[in-house]
Amino acid sequence: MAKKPKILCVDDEQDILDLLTFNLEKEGYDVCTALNGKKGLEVAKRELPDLIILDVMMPEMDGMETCREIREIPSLKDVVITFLTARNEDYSQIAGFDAGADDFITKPIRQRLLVSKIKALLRRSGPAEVKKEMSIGGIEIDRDKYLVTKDGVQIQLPKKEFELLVLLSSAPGRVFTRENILNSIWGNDVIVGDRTIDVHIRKLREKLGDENFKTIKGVGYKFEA
Amino acid sequence: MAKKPKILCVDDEQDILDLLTFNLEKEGYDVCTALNGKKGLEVAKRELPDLIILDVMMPEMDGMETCREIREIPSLKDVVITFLTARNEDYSQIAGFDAGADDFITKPIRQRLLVSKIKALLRRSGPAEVKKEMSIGGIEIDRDKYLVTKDGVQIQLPKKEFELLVLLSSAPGRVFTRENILNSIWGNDVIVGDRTIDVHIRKLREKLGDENFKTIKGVGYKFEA
DNA sequence: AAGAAAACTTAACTTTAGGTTAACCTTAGG
DNA sequence: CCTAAGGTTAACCTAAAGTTAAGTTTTCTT
Repeated sequence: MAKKPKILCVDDEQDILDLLTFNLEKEGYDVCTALNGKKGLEVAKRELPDLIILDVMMPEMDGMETCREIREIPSLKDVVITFLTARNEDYSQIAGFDAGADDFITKPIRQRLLVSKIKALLRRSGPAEVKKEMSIGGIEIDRDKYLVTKDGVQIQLPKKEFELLVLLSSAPGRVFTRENILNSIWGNDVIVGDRTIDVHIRKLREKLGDENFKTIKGVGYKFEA
Repeated sequence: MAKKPKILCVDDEQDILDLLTFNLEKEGYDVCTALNGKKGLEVAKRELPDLIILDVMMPEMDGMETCREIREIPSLKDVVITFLTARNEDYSQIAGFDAGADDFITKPIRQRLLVSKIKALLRRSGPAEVKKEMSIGGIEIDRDKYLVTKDGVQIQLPKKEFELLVLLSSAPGRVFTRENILNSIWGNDVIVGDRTIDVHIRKLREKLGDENFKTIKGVGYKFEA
């Protein structure tokens, strides 16, 4: 199965968070929450969600401000952000789009519409991930078939190794921290030892060649041609 | 400059088309039009627009149907589609999202909101924008990738060196005192000897060129082009 | 449903890159 | 031309990553 899309909900009312969480988890999304803009920013940085739902009206740091700050963070620059507003506040919508929002959901929340919108936004957001096959430096990856080819030879990788390869190869040259990797492959709730990642990396190096998997000590790993 | 985004507007009322064309061209978009769903499909195939605005209510082939057909065409599968609806028709919105729409614009059309939405949609859909990396005097720094490039050559810096470079380059020309540096990189509680900084500076000079790292005796260091 | 096989995780140990330091050298600025 | 701040070097230390094999869990097979 494909990785569950992760959604971060930020709202100062626990009721709303519960409602969102309930509806979104029911649809199979991985949901995390935060009770204010500042915490939302923190969680976003750590979890790297695929989509963020931000309440416009929040004490301290409001949705607009939070949105602007999120857009400042390189790793979150392209995340999809949806605002939660009271209905028909066109003025806020205009300002919101300028702040970098991608869409609006109006209160009261309608469950079906919410889910439809989320689906549409996520479908749109992941063009990079939609690419099913890629080929880098003699290594071909076919995400559909769970199949990897190295110099023309097919290699059947186990799930975790494959996921790790897909993750690293999704942005060749980019360094993924151990935290990134754990969050993406194991999820934020699962806890596995640090050595686990090393072992999987080792297996990949064994099967696909040392030279493609670089260690950046104290930071993480990266994949290169 | 990047190529002008191309927008296709499909509506059976010439007035609406004129209004959209006027507003969108004013914003610098390349606009084409079609008076019904069938023609819209033809034009879409030929022009391969970046975004399509479809009126839901059209005789013969309505917006939903057109949308579905567009999604069938491989070269248009990922195009952004926005529907044009009478306000508050939630039922049509739900069906519309299922048909593959990405957003909705309600009539009557508000010029500013229209343009904001279009911008937001295109921003998201566009080919992944070039990551913001800073580039000073032949040195490029990409914080995401933990990667530095000097005159086109990639250099992988260890963590501390990278952090030091990021710090100094964050404000080129500004002098950072030793205390500044220690606080930022090591934290105020950690104590390391004075020579430690020198050594890291030395490594940076070695790898990126002496001339960029100036010593201000008795004060600190600064980074310059 | 039992047994086997494969995949995954862990623990204990080794290795190593990167970070720090100490000792000595150089230089700017008074 | 003296002195304190900074530069250089190489040795040392340590936290992080590599390795291996031994458990666990999952999944396939019969």
